[in-house]
Amino acid sequence: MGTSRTGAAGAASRIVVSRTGRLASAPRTGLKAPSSALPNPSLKAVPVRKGGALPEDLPLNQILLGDCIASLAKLPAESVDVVFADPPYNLQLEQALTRPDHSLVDAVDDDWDKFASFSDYDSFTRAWLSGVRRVMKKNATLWVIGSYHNIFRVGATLQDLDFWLLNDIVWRKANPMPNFRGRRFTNAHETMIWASKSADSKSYTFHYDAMKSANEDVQMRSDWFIPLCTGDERLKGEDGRKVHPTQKPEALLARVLLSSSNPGDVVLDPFFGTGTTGAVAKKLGRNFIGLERDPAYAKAARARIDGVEPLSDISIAAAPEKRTETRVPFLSLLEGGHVKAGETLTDERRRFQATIRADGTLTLGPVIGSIHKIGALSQGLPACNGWTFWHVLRDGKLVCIDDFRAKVRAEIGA
Amino acid sequence: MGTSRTGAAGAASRIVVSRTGRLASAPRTGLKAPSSALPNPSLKAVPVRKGGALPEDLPLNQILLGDCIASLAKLPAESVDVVFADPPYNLQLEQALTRPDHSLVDAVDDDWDKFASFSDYDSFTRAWLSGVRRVMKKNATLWVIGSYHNIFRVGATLQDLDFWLLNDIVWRKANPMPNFRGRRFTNAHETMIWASKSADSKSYTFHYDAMKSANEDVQMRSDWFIPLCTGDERLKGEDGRKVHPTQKPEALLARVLLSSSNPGDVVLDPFFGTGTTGAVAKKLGRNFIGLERDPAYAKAARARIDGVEPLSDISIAAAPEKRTETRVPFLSLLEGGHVKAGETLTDERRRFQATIRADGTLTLGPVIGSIHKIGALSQGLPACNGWTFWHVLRDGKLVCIDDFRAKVRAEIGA
DNA sequence: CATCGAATTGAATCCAGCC
DNA sequence: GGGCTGGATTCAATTCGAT
Repeated sequence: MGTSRTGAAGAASRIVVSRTGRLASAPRTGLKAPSSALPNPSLKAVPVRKGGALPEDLPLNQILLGDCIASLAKLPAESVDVVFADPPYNLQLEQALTRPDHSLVDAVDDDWDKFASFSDYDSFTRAWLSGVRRVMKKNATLWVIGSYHNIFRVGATLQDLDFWLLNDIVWRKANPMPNFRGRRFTNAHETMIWASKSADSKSYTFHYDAMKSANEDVQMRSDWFIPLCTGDERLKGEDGRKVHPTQKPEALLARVLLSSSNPGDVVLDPFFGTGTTGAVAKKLGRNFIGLERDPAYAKAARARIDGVEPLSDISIAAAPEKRTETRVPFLSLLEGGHVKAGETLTDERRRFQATIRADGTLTLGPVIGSIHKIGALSQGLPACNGWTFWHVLRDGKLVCIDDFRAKVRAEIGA
Repeated sequence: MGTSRTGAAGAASRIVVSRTGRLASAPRTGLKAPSSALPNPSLKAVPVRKGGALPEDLPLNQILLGDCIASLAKLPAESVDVVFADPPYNLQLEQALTRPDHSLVDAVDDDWDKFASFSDYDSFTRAWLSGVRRVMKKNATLWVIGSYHNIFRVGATLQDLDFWLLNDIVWRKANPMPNFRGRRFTNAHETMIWASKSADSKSYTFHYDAMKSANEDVQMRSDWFIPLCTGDERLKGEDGRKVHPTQKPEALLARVLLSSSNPGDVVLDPFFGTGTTGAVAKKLGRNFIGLERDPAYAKAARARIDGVEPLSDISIAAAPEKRTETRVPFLSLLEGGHVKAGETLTDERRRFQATIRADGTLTLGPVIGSIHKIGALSQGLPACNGWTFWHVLRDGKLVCIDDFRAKVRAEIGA
């Protein structure tokens, strides 16, 4: 490590984080580069890429410290196969938020997420996307993740820059943060846009069959159900606090890379953070290039990636989707036509009645509530399973609404 | 039907589709309007709206034929409660693109023309969204549905026009069209953006409690699983072919209107198509205004809506929201004899005590304050809901003072 | 050591009414 | 309109602590 080479001039990115996690100065002459075009020797399982040698000056499996736009400008054109980008979301936090128990939510309020205006954010987006597009090979694809705060601006900018949108993928969170004030729907997903470099990029990588086999032999859909990054996977500092506020789950990156890259490919992440992309790339035998501005993040990423052992059998990497019994809202029974608003529900012994409302609640006299609450109230009990308690009359016979739930579950394949 | 009235001048929308489905010419002087400010008499179950009369010149429960931007310009400002919009998606080059003036864009692979296409689509989007925003009441909200072809441009334009995004909702399709060529993920969802008129619109309608009750007593999430519109619900022409290519399922509209509107509200749909919004609005006791430029769609919509039977009042009556229940002073509990001055209050786990004073305040040692303030002080928290925190001993058991508040509310009929 | 319950936490544009 | 205050508001998963 440490060979300097003459390269693009520029002020940024003069520092790389070596694989030991130390910060090292590099000469002003250009990017730090590995001593050969081969992958970093610490990444034992990275196969040599088919289809041509890698450019000599590609800083493979390294983290380039500095502004990502400046770093991008110094990478060779048309040199990477896939890009995964998790840019700042431009959250607009009005004020502190507390949970119902009055504890404070540790929100993202870092400086890197602050922009003065939409216009500023758009300029920033256009700049880094342009830089990314230049280093993408002709058939490379790009993933960008975001929330409703920023993803619309990112998507529009992608289209303006002649990227070609292939899919928008919804990451449905298994365990999202609730809406504490009850003023909106629970914000339970984020959106990823998958785009090719241009409409002409017809030979982009997509492992259709692998995705299909990993999904019980049906086509992988555009909505993915994956838990948040928590537990041991979440990087924590010596103080026990999370190192990065928005670390993404490895399962998400694994599905991204397995579907749209090949072993030996070069994966670029311009907002590397604590290196989830690099860790998963190494695990799956891909090369990575990480760009990161914050030395603390970069150092944590380096240490993390050095601890990753490449998988010997990549096929096991596609973690099966979390399977829990799907929650069926009673409202779905109305939507599916199994029961009707205004209809009367009764119990097996026909002692109690309640009326179905159009919004999926029940009424019992003046009281409105869920099937469970009204079931409990009817019987004077503290709790009740409304699914098994309530019945409707069909052809003169009582049918339990749980039968309809089973039908709905069957319909949705859950 | 057929009363003309002097209104805003303008060239478009001189035709309305009467509820019999006939196309009728209307004078150049303005919009067709019903003969009174009350809802269309064919909509028997539409309750009269609380909170003020409707503007006299609002064409309730009608379909205005013509260009939606022109029609919007003639509706009175700040007159509608909710908007649902399903704008044209046709952005991809393979499909025709309509300019704001409805001339056809001859889309080709030419870069310049492609830019022009996005730009045209943006102008169109900006035009109709501006028109919609003008007719929205201060606390009205807007829903727009789209796919990755157009939703990013719509979302960015919404933000540019100072709409305030509340949620993006993912409609997960139960039975999406498979991806035949196996080159992408199955496009199994569409996206809806829910936005208020501005960041100041804090009192928008959201039936949080109803949604939660309808969803197993947990918050409704931003991902909704709803089947496509098929079967009998799908409008078919005499040739057996579908009348409209993208007819939305009524279940989707039902959840939209149930969550974000009240009975008697005015629901505007500027791209009415075959009238799903109108059909669901009528069924749920809401008023609608539909704008549609294709006479065939409008005619099919009119016939469809006329066949809709509104649901009974009991199944759609507005549910009381807990947060808007009448405020009861703690002093009323003393006055009603539910608690006594000098009595000791304690929390559920009997860790804290406070004494009730005759004026409805509590004392904790030397400190005097409200049930909330003293509750917060006891626990060392910044805030506390005294109603649910404090209990009194009755027959050896702890009773929450919130139970007494419920009794008081029942007594005063609130 | 196992088990049960309490505490913690996560990309969040998160209050309303009265004076 | 600004300021004050009453009081409404959380789901799933993991970790920690007590028994």
